[in-house]
Amino acid sequence: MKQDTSGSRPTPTLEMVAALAGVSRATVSRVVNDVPSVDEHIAAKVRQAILAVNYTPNRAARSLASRRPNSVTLIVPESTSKVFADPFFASVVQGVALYLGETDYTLNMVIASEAKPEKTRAFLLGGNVAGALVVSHHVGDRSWTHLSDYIPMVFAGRPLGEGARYYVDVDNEAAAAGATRLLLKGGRTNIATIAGPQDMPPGIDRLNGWRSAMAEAGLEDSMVEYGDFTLASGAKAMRRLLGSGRPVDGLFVANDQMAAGAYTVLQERGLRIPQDVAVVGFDDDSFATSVNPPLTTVHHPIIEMGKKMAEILVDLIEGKDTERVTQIPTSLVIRESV
Amino acid sequence: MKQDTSGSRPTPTLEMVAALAGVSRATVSRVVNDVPSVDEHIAAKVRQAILAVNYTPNRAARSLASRRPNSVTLIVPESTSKVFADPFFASVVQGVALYLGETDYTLNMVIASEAKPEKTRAFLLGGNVAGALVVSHHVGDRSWTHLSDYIPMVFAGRPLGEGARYYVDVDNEAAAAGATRLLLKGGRTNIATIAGPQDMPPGIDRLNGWRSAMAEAGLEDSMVEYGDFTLASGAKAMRRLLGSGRPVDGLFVANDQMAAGAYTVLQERGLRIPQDVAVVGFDDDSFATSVNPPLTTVHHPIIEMGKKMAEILVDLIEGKDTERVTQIPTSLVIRESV
DNA sequence: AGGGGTTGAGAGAGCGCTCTCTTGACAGTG
DNA sequence: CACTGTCAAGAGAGCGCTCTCTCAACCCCT
Repeated sequence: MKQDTSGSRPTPTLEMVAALAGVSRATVSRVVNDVPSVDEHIAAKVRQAILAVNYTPNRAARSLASRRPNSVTLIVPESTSKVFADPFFASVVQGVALYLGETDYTLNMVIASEAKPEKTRAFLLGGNVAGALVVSHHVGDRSWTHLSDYIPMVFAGRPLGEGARYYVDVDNEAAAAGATRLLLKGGRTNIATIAGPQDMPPGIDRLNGWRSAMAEAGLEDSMVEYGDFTLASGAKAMRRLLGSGRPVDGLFVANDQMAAGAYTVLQERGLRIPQDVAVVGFDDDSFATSVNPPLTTVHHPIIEMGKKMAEILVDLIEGKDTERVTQIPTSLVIRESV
Repeated sequence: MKQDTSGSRPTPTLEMVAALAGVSRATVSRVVNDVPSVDEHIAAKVRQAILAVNYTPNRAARSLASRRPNSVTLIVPESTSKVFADPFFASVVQGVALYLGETDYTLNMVIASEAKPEKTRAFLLGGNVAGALVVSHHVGDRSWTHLSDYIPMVFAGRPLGEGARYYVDVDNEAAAAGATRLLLKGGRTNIATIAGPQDMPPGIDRLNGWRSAMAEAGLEDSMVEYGDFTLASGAKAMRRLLGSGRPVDGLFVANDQMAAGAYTVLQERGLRIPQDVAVVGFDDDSFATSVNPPLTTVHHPIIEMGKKMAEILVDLIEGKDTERVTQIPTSLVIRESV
């Protein structure tokens, strides 16, 4: 009978719903949580009351009472955040958010400060979070792997070394081999590669994929130059490749951004793509289509990765056992550079 | 004296700290929350106990007891999330996360499904969240503005129409005028512009800025073509501009991506940048440096925007009054295209 | 010395839920 | 018809905190 004319309407609680429906709090709780053992007639009355007062469960109370956190944290190491303006990150987040949106977990994000890592650790270990996802570029980064011992964690990309218990990744090696085979199938025989940094798993694996496809075809795998995944480094690597004097008619580049760099050099030397040199990239990011001719590349299903990461994490939290390693399938996107 | 040999160590609570320090729970709470009226001697003892048991406050309990949510939500409308692989988004998030990391608020993210908007509404209005941030591309989007009546909200970018109470943005108009003046100062007199969509505030404002600088210089403002902020649309607009037959020696483009498109057309016509036509872009994104010659552009401080949004939101939550509109200063980055 | 004021710490009542335990209703059994 | 078994709903004790109130101790002033 309280009217509360004092401005801010009181937030509806379980109690109010219970009162309105003429049942106990426990019953309302059962209805809200879909416990089957509730008489359908009563449940209907409760649901109606919920609608009537516009009830939304209080997450804090729920989490407190159930002794179960209802949020999941996405950790971005600070060093990664510096190269943050990266579509990769945005897409992973998107995938994660999409998946979690269907669950009862809430997604929160922290940038893990390198200056005070204990802060993040305390947050994660303080029982406030059901599990964590790590998106790191600097994959050598072991700082987080050992937390797997305490809370469920899933990593984006194969971490260097052991450490991580669960991660999802694309099969970089197989995809790179596939890309190289496409070049081979086009009749190219002088196939070079611009590889990524060899201290990062994608850099390593993509190079290995190229090598294995070359070996398969009985070709030499010596035309390798390295970049650091930036456009400028791709251009430089291309210059070195061309500078060696050896003929090149095919090129596999470990990411699209470096491929765009290679394009500029190729074109400034008057080499036509794909007539003179065919090129295949990796990632299928915005560079692939903004370049001319549009780049044939390996589609990296980043959103799917994010979804899968979230899915695995939730499984882990809920005690289902899952595969430690999940490989997302890639596909070749054929455009005009090959 | 409980030993709890049962595996999972019991999470330390306020109570345990209090017992160890020989004080009441209330006192520990005061120490944790930096309430000044605690004897320094006692406070020290408490802090020591906190360290000893490795105590971290339980956020759910805290939020429940204080009747104050401790998280802030970043809303990304689903339509926006589709163009999510956008450095803009990542940078805003970065800024927001950096700022919030220094506060007691936790950042959570939702992708607002267009199919069931009530879900997001319920989440926001259910008292689970202290405030919200909206990052939307489709700025006409009124779906969220009216929630400002119920919880603190801050928007990224000037929304179309009234609606939003608080937003932070760059002064697009002034910045565009400044960019145009740079062209003018360089002695260019036939200055064209490639404008953005006229149903988006940045598109409108940047065009207006160009117009006002032109007017200021007593020049005609008729060489305008429109794009939709994509590279391809920039190229098309450039083609139309050139196709008109009117001489062009300066060009202001409403974003860097379209400028990159314009570059390709300019260069394919054999026009030299900047000798034949000087160009200035807007945003200072990765296109600005990946293009040749490097693009002179307006630096859009996106991370700062994110930080500022978070700052304003926190102020709002805590009842401090703030300016409704915050303009972040921009600067011109002089490179080689002018 | 006694009254008022200040200051620092404890007591204890919740915050809105969940979940175990208990109760009550009813059906099935010998 | 008493007895057990089953199932649905209620009672009530917390979850880990915050915060108002109360109280004790001490200071200053007249």
